Amino acid sequence: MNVMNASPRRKELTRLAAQLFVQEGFDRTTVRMLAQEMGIKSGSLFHHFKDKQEILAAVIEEGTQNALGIAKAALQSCPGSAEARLHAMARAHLETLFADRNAHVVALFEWRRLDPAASAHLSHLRDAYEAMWVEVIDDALAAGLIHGDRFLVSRFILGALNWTVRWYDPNGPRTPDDLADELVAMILSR
Amino acid sequence: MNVMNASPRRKELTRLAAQLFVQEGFDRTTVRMLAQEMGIKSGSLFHHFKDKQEILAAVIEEGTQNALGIAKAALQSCPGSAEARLHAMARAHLETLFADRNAHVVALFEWRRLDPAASAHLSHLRDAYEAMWVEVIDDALAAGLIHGDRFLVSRFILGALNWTVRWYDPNGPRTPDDLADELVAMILSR
DNA sequence: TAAGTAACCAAGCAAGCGCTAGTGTAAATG
DNA sequence: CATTTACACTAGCGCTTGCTTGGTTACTTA
Repeated sequence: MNVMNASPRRKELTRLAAQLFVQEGFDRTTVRMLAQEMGIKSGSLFHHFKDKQEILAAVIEEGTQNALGIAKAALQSCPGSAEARLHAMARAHLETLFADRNAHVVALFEWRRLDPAASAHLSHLRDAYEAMWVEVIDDALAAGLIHGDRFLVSRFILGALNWTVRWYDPNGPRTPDDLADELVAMILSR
Repeated sequence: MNVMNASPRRKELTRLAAQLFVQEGFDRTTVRMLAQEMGIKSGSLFHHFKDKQEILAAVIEEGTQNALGIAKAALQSCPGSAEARLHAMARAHLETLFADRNAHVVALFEWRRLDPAASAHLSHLRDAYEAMWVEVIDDALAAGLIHGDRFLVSRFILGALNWTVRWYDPNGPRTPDDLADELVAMILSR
């Protein structure tokens, strides 16, 4: 049954599943649709995944791991300035959001479909990611770059960033970096 | 069958449906669950609504109409200052978001489940609401209260506001007005 | 070349789905 | 008093759902 296995085949199937979950939503995506998209029959799906839930968990896990990796890299290769770090985090967030858009849209909007066990496991990953944000925002507050309540400020920023998946057009004139710069400019106290 | 009818009974059923749609999601909410919550049998449901789709449309329409009404009232009873109007819109948005939370969560996260006909009809309502926002933000830009691209600024603000339904706790220490004030303070150029 | 394994398929089961048909009943209406 | 209307019921049809079963094929390894 290949449980907890990270074979290349399974990775590819996870990618295809993410795409369908975004198009149709998790609940409306049937195992038959998934199988057809993968070029196999519905029964064969359960050789790679224990059940439909596990496919969802695999999609979300991959997206969140990527986000963590990119954010860490962005902060490490970054000069100490609080403003530069804020910029870097915003850019990294949008970079992973659109490089890996399908997985992130699923993570943002289908999280509640996870069963409690998977949700508990993945919450740790997500919390680790958000902790990086809070740290950067604390530094920006301490440096006087922005003002306000640290909790509210971080929620507002993440909200504005996450909501971009609802309207941003990658084929339009603006790059994700443009968005990040404009958002940071909007919240900096001048 | 009572189509296009705004009886008090139907209003109450719509309210109950909104609650279930938030709890379970539209797709996972079965007509049998809806009926049980309403204290009737599943067959009786179709006396009030043509089909399940129509229940979703009724929920979203009610929420959007409320939002429009509250926003209009807020702007009318408002001094001419661009800053005051920006404040008023942010407060009105959060007021309706949490006064009528279930309907708005459904509108925000289950919109795509609408069939094309209902979606087209409701899009007009939503566009009218967003047009009010754009107007207020244009005034704020013209007055030099905020800076940046009018399109991006309005998207970021609405994103930050809408995302509050994901984390705001109405039983916590902060009121919706607190959130509105803090957000406006964050984006004002000082 | 024999054994093992990963990947797949055909067939279908049990449960649940949205929705319909036909009926009963109490209150409002002519 | 006769009729209509609003609201509810029972029963179930036709279909789809996630998932299982039992077996086959192709490739790798000893």
